Amino acid sequence: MSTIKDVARIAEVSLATVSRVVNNGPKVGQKTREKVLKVMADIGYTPNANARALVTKKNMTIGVVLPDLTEPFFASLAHGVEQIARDKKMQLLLSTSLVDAQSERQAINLLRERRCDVMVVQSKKLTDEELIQLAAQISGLVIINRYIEPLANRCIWLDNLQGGRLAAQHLLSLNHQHIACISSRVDIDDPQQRLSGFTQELATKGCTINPELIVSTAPTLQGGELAAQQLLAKRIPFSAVFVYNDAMAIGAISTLEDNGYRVPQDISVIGFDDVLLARYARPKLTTLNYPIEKMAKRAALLALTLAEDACASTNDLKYIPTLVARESTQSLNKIRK
Amino acid sequence: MSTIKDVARIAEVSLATVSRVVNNGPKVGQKTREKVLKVMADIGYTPNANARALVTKKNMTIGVVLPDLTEPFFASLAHGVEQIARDKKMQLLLSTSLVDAQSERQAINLLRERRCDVMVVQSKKLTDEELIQLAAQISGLVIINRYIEPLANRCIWLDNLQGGRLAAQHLLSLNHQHIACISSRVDIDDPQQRLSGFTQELATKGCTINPELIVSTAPTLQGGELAAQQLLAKRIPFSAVFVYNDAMAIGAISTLEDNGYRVPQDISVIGFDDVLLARYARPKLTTLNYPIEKMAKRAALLALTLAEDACASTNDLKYIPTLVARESTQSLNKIRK
DNA sequence: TTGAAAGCGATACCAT
DNA sequence: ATGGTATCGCTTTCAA
Repeated sequence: MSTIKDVARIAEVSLATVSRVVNNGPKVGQKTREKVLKVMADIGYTPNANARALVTKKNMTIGVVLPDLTEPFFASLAHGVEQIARDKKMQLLLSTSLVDAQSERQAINLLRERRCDVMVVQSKKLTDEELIQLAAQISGLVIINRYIEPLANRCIWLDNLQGGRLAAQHLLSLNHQHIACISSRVDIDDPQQRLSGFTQELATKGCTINPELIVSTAPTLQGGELAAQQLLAKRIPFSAVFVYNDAMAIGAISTLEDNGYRVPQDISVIGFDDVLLARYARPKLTTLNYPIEKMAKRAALLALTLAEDACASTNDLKYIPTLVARESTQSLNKIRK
Repeated sequence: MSTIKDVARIAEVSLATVSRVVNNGPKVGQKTREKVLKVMADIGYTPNANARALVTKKNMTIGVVLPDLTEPFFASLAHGVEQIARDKKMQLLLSTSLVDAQSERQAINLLRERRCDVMVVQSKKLTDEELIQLAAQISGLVIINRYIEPLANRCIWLDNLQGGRLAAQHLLSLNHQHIACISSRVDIDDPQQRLSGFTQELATKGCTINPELIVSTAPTLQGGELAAQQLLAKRIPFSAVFVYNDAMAIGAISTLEDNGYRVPQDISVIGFDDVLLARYARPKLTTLNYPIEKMAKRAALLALTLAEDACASTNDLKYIPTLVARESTQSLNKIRK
């Protein structure tokens, strides 16, 4: 692969001049520029980004760490960041992490080694302390989907508690009393917060939830199927289910219908996230909109700003989910109960 | 950010020694090693991957170019490559391209600048010639989802023609005669090939397809909705639809049902790809399995091999889709016609 | 076992 | 407008 030296030699100019041409620098004669350009094209010269990064200390990539691309939710997150990257003519460096501290740590570290100065990371397992320390070293680090008080100006997060409340309000307004919950068994804050908000709100209306009717499984389509089976197996009647996310909700509906229950006539189901799929599921899923793509863009932009000026301050980094009522929930049919 | 020099100075050893420690090189005294390790930890030293890549000419990243992460199909592709990358302790450099030549060219070029020596690219718009030329320069370049004769040993692709045939066989076996097609309006080979295979197979049974009943829209959920509307608007009866991909199929089903048609009782629908969603759609989608994740892994592995030994040869790079019969298709109800 | 020094491919400052 | 050269952070002979 040819280098800048080759170009210089063949074009009979100095390294500096070639460099100027490559970077569209000023002060280059028209003729010289053309000559150099021609040589570059002739020998198929491509500047070496690594060498460039080494000296400029800018590597023009924005790093993302997330658990799994196949989850549409995370794909949207990546997509949001990607749009900003493309906009700034930067590239995406992806580091996936399982949901455990060691692998999250490693993912971030790989980005550090690459001297990626702008990064958007979703970390669920590292401690607040570790993240705070990391953030102190990497000025362009933004945390997404988590709130850490001392890092308030660098966290883009969703109010899960409020999401739970909204779900409860919706179900309550539909007269549901006997409600089940399908939660995620992944040990992170989100499921718990959604559940707290949910039960809190129920409580204000004097409604409580049977602990037997709360099951936790993997936050996937399959997990949702399994959870619904577990719920059904208990043979405790319920008229509505609040599900951790849309994928699980769709899995649950699948099982429910396979077992002869109609959604929403027999059982109402409400999800969380509002992934594209929610609109196309049958029945169309009632859910809480989690504007992850918008948040990801915001996060990327913030990281970019922070990387330039570590002290830049912003606000309104908290996003509020909104209820999207579609077909999977309906007012309780009195006849049935 | 501290460098290897800092470590050397503080640990009172030479650069070379630190380098040896960092790389777990041999011939380093036990004591020295420990001393260096301690200093590294103390000052939080992280080797600079760019500098390293510059001298070793290996940058330990595998590049991927694809159109859009939010499409589950491509997310799976990325995921497949990612698994191999993780396995080899390499990182993913993502370059998304719109579906046009210029942007595909640019995406690949960005990877080249990074001296990414292993890459898996889906390119639909660059000409065979351009790709051949590119491949000649980048030994670790593998093309996925496209077959180019002179690059036969570096193309991982699916037999779309055969997919079309299988779909036709299935519908034929269910006695369907009046069949509509929803194709993709994106100007690439795939839709055309699937359609060719489909009509060819129909022809062998003396069945032909009304050109009026072939519509093309965007290959998305929304596109599917739109296509179904267009089809319905023609008021030409049909009992089955062969759809370009699962996303469109699900969109189409959505519209069909919104208009009072039951799937599969009134109209059978068959998709293509077998994305995870297909299993959870209602009705569960009959489709053709496109083992994209497996193919992506294979592509990554092949690229890795090629990067090391440009002459390595392989075979069986062609994948064949398989029919997955689920609920969205059923035998034609004679009563209705 | 350890160190000195020559690059890797670019940029940028200082001359000219 | 152009060229010379130090430098970025690291690896890798070659000596010692």
